[in-house]
Amino acid sequence: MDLKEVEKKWQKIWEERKLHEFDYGNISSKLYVLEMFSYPSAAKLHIGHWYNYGPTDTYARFKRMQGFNVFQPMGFDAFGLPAENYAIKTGIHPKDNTLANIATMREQLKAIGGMFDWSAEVVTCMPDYYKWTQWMFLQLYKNSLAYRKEAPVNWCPSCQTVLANEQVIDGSCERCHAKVLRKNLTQWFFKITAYAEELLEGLDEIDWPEKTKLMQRNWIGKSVGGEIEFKTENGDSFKVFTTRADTLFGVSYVVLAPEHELVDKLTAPGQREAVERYKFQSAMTTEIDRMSTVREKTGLFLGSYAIHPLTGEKIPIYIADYVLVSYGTGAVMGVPAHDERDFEFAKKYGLPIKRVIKGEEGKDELPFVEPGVLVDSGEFSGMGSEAAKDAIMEKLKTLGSGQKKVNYRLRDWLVSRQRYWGAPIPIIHCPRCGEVPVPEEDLPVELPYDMVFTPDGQSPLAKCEQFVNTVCPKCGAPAKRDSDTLDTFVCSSWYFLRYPDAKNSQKPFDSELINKMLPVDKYVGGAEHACMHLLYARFFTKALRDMGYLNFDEPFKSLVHQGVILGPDGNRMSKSRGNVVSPDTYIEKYGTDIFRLYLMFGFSYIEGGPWNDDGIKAVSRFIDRAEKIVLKAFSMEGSKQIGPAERDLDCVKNYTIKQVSADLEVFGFNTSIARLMELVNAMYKYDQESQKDAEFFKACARDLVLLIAPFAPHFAEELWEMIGGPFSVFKQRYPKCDEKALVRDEVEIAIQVNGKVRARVNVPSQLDREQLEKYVLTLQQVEELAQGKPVKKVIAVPGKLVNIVL
RNA sequence: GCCGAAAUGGCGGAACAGGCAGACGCAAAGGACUUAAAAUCCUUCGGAGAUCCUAUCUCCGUGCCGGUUCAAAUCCGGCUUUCGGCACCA
Repeated sequence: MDLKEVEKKWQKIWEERKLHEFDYGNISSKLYVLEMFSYPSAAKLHIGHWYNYGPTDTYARFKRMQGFNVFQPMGFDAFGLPAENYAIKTGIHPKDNTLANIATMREQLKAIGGMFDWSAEVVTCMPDYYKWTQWMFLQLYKNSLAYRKEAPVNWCPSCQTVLANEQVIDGSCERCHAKVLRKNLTQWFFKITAYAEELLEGLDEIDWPEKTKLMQRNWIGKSVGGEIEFKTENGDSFKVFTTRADTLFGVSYVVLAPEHELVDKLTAPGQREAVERYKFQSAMTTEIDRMSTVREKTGLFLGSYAIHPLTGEKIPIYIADYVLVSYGTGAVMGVPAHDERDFEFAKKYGLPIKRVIKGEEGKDELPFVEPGVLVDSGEFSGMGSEAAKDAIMEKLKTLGSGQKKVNYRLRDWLVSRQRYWGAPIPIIHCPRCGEVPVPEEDLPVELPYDMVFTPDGQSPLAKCEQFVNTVCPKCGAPAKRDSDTLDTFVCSSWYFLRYPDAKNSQKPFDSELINKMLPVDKYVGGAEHACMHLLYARFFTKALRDMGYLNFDEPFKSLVHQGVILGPDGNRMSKSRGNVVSPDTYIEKYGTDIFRLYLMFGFSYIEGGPWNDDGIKAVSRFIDRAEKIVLKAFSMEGSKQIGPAERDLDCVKNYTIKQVSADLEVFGFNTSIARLMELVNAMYKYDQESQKDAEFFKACARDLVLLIAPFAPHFAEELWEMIGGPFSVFKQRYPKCDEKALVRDEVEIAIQVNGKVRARVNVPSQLDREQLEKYVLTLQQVEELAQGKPVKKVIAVPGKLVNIVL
């Protein structure tokens, strides 16, 4: 079969016959299968796209053949930094470049032969999409879930521009190598923390990989404790968050983040210069370095003191870069006797180490970080840690200097970008009225085309007069548009809601329809999105639900991560490493069916691994063998009584049906294909029989074509036509397993002696545990193995083994 | 550094909830067919050893060290290496 011709032929027919369009008349049997949409930073699909879309399409086709009305849309996540950087480098406009890339990728995606419903395509950089991204922003704004505050950005003092983390290499600008600073800018945030608790609890309800849920749990980072207020000598006050209020009497210093708002005020005159220097140093250190637990702790005494809220002692105030403004209150209390980090810090700066928690007898070593019994803690001495936490927080509450608090590591989501290629933020800044949302009827706020991208210290849009100058929708006075654009994660936080109603020009989506189409039944994409995209999408869903637009709580009922295909050298594929493998050469040679089949057969889907094309010929051979035996069966004549050979083949066939169906449910493509190979092998074996039953063999061959169809769609469609099947093979039902055919009279089990396999025997398959034990002990072989030693114990596992302990 | 994963023959990978390690393939070797090659088909294929030396048996073997168990690739403790993420790549 000329697979490449066959692929073209069926792609054309499928498109003409609209085989892949979703049937909106039959939503009750819908199955929403979604792959993460692609980012068109380069024109061509890479192996990663193929690995995501090919196998998932096999799953979708399998589900379709099981009778589901499958909705599998595709689109493009088209805004983002790389297109803009490319424009700065080459002068090609991001829009032109992006749209050209999309056009190429769309054709390639069609050539994969996936059953994508292109009538539902979305492209996030088009005004008919980002209009609704802006609408989303306005709804969050109206519901007090969008707000502005100051936050640090990476700032290159030489390029005069904000840098993405990716553009900072070892603390320097990737373009000019100047030292990067952190600088504060006023920026928009989404209040994802308002949903922290629900985002945490919702994880229990969804069918996601445990590791992903665990990562999200840790990312949200709930800790239960208290906020304790420390007053300073000059009457200011600040709060610290702690989970160990029981150690409060052991506090010997407090530490503020260098960026803490009170630092300047609390700095003694003699310390000012040193403090400035320290602040500058920390501004140049990355957060990852600052959080390192092995890096030597540094800090600086500010020269002023706080007052201990219970003892009234004077406590020195330090700044240290291991304290982050973005976590908790940006200040911590130092309890050297009961915290590793504080212990280290106190030893380095000669601070008192005061033990206030006693452990069991003999556990005298410091730091002692476990719970215990309080000592030297005034009225609380003698209490256990847990009780003391409560009691101390209660006491602080009556004094007005503390309260219990749940703290989350999760921070609000910074969505402002000082860049061009994104959805403009639909806010107008009026000198009189302040920040005014753009009225919904004025959306979209269109991104102007004629632009200068050269970085010079401002957002590109701020320099575009015709964009930035407008009038206040409230008072009509001259006003300025917000010149920042939205993080592209905002676009991708709701695209799955747009797909089923992608052409709606009145609303982002029709709630009634979306409530029937969602949640997504199977979402497939990379694990690298575990904490950000997947969390943001959940947040959007919950926020829209609370606004009344949706009636479900979670966007993705079930989630699968494909693994990463690495370069042949085991490293991540990258141009700079020169280890990029292009799918195109393989498709040129073998066609898309063989390529996707190999991706499924050569790797464990969830694991991925280094690229290696050793097995690609094998799947090509498998397809040839399958074709040959199917055509041979259909050219056969003759009949006979169904005998052992037929029963054997029937058993293999039904076992294959059962295993393939079960493995596909869990994306076990490699084992599914292995089972299909076994079936083909069994058919060749049957073909050796001197007497065959043609009708039986044809039925088996017909089932084989159906079984292969989701894996090699074009090939199977062609073969189906050749054996006289009606259009289309994908309108047929996937074969079902006949359990009766699987029943065998005898089953081989292993005989173990003291846990080592000594023999294999056939036993009647229907024996239960006790019967099996008795049966095996009567065997002569077993007597020989026991060599007259007394049998101490027998463990029988029906269908598997019998272990005899002597 | 922190969070999350992974490690199985020469190679890709199987092994469902602790129950026969190596399914299915690749590569390799031998053979059949052929004038020859390709293709195809058949056989062997973790390591070491023993024997009445090619379907008989023994020992070792799932990254490393230890433990639990009648039984561990699988569970527990401690390492090593590799991969994903760490909030402005998406």
